[in-house]
Amino acid sequence: MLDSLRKAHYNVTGYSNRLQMTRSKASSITIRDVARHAGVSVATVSRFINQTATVSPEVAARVQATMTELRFVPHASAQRLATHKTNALGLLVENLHDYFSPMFTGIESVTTTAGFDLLISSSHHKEFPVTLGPHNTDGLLVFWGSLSEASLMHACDLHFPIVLIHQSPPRELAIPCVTVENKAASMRLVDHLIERHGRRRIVYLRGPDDNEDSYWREMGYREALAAHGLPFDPQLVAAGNYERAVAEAATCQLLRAGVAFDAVFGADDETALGALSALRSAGRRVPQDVSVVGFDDQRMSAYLTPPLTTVRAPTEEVGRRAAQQLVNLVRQKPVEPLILLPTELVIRQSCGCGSEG
Amino acid sequence: MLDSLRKAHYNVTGYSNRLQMTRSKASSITIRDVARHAGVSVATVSRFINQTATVSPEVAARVQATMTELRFVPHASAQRLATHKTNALGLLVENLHDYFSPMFTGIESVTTTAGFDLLISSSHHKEFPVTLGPHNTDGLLVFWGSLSEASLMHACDLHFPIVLIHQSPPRELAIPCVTVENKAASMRLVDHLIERHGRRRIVYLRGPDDNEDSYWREMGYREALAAHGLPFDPQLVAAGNYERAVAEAATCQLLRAGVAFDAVFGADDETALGALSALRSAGRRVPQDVSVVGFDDQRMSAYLTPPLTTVRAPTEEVGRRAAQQLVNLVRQKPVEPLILLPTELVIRQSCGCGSEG
DNA sequence: CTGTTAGCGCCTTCAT
DNA sequence: ATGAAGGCGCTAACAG
Repeated sequence: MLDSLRKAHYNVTGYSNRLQMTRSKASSITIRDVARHAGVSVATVSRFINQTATVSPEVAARVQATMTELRFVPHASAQRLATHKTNALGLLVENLHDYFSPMFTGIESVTTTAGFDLLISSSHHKEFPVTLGPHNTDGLLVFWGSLSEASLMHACDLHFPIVLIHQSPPRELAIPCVTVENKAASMRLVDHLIERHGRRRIVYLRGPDDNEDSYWREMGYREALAAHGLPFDPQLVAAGNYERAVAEAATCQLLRAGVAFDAVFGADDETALGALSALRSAGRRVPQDVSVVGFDDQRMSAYLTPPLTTVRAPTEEVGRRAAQQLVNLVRQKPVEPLILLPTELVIRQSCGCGSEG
Repeated sequence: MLDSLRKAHYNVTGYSNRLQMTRSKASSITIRDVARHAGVSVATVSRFINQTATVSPEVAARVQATMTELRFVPHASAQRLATHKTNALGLLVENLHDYFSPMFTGIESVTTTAGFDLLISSSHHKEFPVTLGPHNTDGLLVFWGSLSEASLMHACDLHFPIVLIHQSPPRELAIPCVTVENKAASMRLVDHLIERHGRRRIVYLRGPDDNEDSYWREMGYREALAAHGLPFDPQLVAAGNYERAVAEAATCQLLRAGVAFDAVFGADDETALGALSALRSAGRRVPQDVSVVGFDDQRMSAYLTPPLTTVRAPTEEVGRRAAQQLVNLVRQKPVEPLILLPTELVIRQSCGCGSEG
């Protein structure tokens, strides 16, 4: 094995000059060629391919044989043009951060199984991307914040199938949505901080203003506070946007302003990570001096210093369910208006557990 | 803002019954409609759309106006069918792990800029997926190990544009490739372990057998050993596949077998992470008892305990360059046969630096 | 500079 | 069960 690899040594001088390839000569074998070779009509071949009518066994066999012999591959664009179906699904996201990896995996697994192509597009324009519109896909998966409300309504007018991820539909638009349970888990997390670790001045580092997850996580935080008779102190809440650097800056700001606190609840793990960095730079020990917790249980969170206490959001499952919903929608099968996936507390050490015995 | 979000409360009972949407009625406004409304021929509209010939200013304005008024969107499939160009590029990977996030970002940025759609497909079949073939894309980005050699050659026969990522082409196939410099960096990394930290029994935890990166990283390791007069001990090398769990098991195995070692070089960061876990479970302190280093500098690596000493591979840049190469190929412009991106040592603390002052 | 027209590859009625 | 033929929406000669 090593031997075979060795000859692949990147010897730059080995390549004498630049490559220049000729245009792809796509095999122009059409359904007509198959029909002729098999001695049948194109209609028959088409019927066989799409199983759209019964074909006599012998003819079927003959067609199948010539198709494989000729390496025939139906021209998707021609099919799409003729049928007005694309057999493709789109996914629109704002960016391609690590966070999405599991979701991609989940989505991909069901779209592939269902026989759809998957087109992924990342953009922060919030506009309906033509490349993922009606002519190009049969439906669209929209991650929160990646599409403006106007675009959403427009899509709805066109009866274009859409399912929202981590975002509920505007107004009374009947767009299905799949997301996770935020509030109850958030409450339990803060309960834990208060009851188990005696924290009383807990900072909440928000996500983006228009993010529903962050909103409900904050509601859980507030209710936990109230349930324990702790006052809600606006000073302890800071804006953020799920970015590490921003969370770090916000934490530094709190520290500099001399605001007293003994715990930080980041709206997501990324945010918690930012807080962790800021605290460390400032010489505050985590979790001895201040507890830090997050939300999502991203892959890295278990490996942080200290391992992050957080809430596990079933991100891959969210992807699977959302994709399944969209497939159902496209196939005219009934779908759930809302799928709220359960979350689960993950106690590690950044809250203080494990270090005190 | 919170108010507007509040009404979106996930009140499951609020949705009385299941949704059932009607099939998308894609706006069937064709180029013909535009032509009629604008009082010109379809050819003129087509010319205006594709800038394929000059159109008188006034006519252009009129066409433009009616296009926006009618919300006309060209039917991509029809264009593709007529032109035999898809204006799309494919990306084939084995899986959708975190590792790819930066690469996706890099690729997406250039394909979008160049006006191509991007189709992503993950599969371990190593077969040429029809959905990314000649009829569906103008070219394909192939990540190492996701396509069999036979498929590669077949694609080559068809003159189908391909660029390989982290893998050199088989035989003398003229397929451009973009990857990173492995050997020199690996050597410097091991030099560091030996010279700065006095390590002499260094384990190398391999990647997959058919992975070139791992091969060259091992070559660098061997040369560094040789340069310092240290023997190459086969006992210190274990198989792996870039998976954390496998690396963890391999490390445990070494420990159990009583093989003495004072450092572990993981073929990638994921592998190093596995070693870290195993060592911790076994009560070996990192870096006091054993140094651990990796390769890639994945996003999480800086946040590990202790922060991982590794080699930074410019993954996003790899994506950008590969995509750019493919665009050039498709556009019949010259491309480099091989792009070898520089890597850089990233000294953190898992090697022992910083903890001893 | 503009219009007419013949396909691109496939599906799908309508006959047979 | 099978063929023949008309489109799907657009582009690209070819005329003018």
